[in-house]
Amino acid sequence: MPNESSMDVQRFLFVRHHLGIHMADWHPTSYRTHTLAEIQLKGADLVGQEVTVAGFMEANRGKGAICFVDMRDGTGTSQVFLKGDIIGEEKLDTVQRMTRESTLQFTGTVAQKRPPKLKEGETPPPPAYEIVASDVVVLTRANAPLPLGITDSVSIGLDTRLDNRFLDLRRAHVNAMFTLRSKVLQYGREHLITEGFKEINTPKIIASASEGGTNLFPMMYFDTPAFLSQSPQLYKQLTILGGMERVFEIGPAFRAENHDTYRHLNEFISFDIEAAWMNDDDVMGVQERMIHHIWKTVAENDQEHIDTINAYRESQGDGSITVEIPTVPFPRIEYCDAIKMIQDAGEEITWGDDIDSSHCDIIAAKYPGFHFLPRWPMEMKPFYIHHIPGEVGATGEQLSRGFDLNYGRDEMTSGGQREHNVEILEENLRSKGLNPEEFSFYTDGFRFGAPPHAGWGLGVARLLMALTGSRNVRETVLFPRDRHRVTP
RNA sequence: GCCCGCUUGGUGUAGAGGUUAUCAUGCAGGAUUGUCAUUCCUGCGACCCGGGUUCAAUUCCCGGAGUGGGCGCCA
Repeated sequence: MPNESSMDVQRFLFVRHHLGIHMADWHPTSYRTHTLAEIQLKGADLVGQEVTVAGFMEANRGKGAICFVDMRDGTGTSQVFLKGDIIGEEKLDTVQRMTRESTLQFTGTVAQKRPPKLKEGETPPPPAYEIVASDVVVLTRANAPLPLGITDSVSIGLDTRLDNRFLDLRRAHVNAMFTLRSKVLQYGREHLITEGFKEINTPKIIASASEGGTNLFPMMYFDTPAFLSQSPQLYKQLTILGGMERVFEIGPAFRAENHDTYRHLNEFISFDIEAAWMNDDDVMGVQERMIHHIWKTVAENDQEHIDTINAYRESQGDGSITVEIPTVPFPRIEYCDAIKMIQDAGEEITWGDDIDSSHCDIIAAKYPGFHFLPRWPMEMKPFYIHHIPGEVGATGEQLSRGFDLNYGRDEMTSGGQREHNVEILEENLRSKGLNPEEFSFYTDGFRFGAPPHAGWGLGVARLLMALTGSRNVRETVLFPRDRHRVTP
C-alpha cells in the first residue's frame, strides 16, 4: 500500500525534476505552446491562460462525466482534466477510450489542481497545476497491449526491454540513465577542453589489424579486405606526431570477442585521450581530475536524475545510490604490490600472471572506489607501450609504463606512456610476432621527430555503471551489441 | 568457448505425472469518484520447439533454441 510520505517524495521529485528544466530554452513549436514541465514550473503565472500541449497519454481515469488524463512529454508530466460540458461528449468519449501511450494534443486553460484530501497530520503538498481541456487532437493511437508497461509495477526482463527499447526508454528511470550518460560525456568534454585538449575523429574502417591480441570484425571496403577499428590508438598517436599536442575522441570501438558477461559488448564507446610531453603519471592525473569533475558536477546539477533512478531502485527493493565525489589523487597500487596483496590473501598467483576478476575482488575489498594499477609487466602490454630499461619487477622482469584504472572489481581504463623511439617500437612489434612492415603507416610517423606522449581509453558505459550502480553494461547503452544481439 | 540455472497469458510470476493451471500487472465492459498508486463488479488472455518414457507429459528423460548467472578473454 502507498503511504503518504512516499507521495510527498513523489511530489518533491516532481518539482525537483522541473527545476532542471530552467537549463534549456523550450521554444514553442508547431505542436505545443508549452512543455508539460512548464505547466508545473510556471503554473502560477499561467493560471487562466490558454495553452496547447502534446505528449504520451500515460493513463486515463474516469469513465463517467469527467476524466483525468496523465500526460508525459520529454520534459515532465501534467494532468489534463476533461469535463463533458466543456470539451463535448464526443471528444470526452474518444479520450476515455484511448489506449495508453497514444500521443495526444490538448488545448485548454491552466488551473491550479484541487489539493488532495489530507489525513490528519499531513502537510499539504506544494501547489500543482493542470490543464482543463477544451479541445483534443489524437495524433496517433497506440496499439494495445503494450509489449511492456511504462508505469506498471511488474519488473521486466532485460531481453524484453531491449527488444522494445523504444518503449523501455519511456520509463522514467531508464530515461534518467541516458540523460546522465549525456551529462557525463558533456562534463568529460568540458574538463578536457579546459586542459587544452581538442576533439578529434579517427577512421573506424581500417586496413590492417592494428594492435593484435583481439579479434577484429572483417569487412569488405569495396574490393579491399578491411576491418572495423578496435581502438583509435594508433591514429590518435599519429595526431600527436602531427603536433596536435592534446587530443581526445569519443567514438565506437569494435571487438569480435566471444565474451558473454555483464561488462562486455562487441561495440562500445571509448573515451580516449592522447597528449604530448606527458608520461603515464601525467595522464593518470588528467584522468582523475576529469572523473572528479564529472562526479562533482553531476552531484551539483543532476541529483534529480539520481533521485529518479533511486525511486525505481527502491520500488524494486534495491538500495539507493549516492554520488560520492572521489578524492584526488586516486590510490595507485603498482602491479608488484597488487600481486603481493593477492598472494597474501592466499590466492595462487605468480608474477607475470594476469589479474583476473576474482583477484580484483581482493583488491577492491581494500580499494572499493577508483584506483590505478600502474607498472604492468612489459610482456603483458601492447607493442606501443613505453618501458624504461632497467625498471624491473620483483623477479627481474621488465616493467612497462602501462596502467589500468579500476572501479571496484571492474576495469574502466587501459592506458600508458607510448613508445616514441621507432627502433624500439619495431623491436616491440617483432617480439609480439607482428610484422613492422604492416605497420609502416604508423611507424613512419615516428621517423621525423616524435614527442614523448601518453594517453588512455576509458569505457563510457562502464563509467556510467560506476555512477549509476548498474549491474549490467546493457543498462547504460541504448542499443547494445553483444554476441547474441544485433537488433534493434 | 566452458560450468550452473531458468523457459507458464502482452508483461512479471506460482504450481502439480491425471480435476476448471495461481497471483499480480494489463486488456475489454460496467458502477462510483475532482481523481491523484482511485475503488468496486464482471469478463479476456499462457504451459518454448522436436523426440522419448507412460494408459496419460505443460510436469519426467534426451536433444535443440532462447535466456539469466559465474568464468575465460578484454576496455
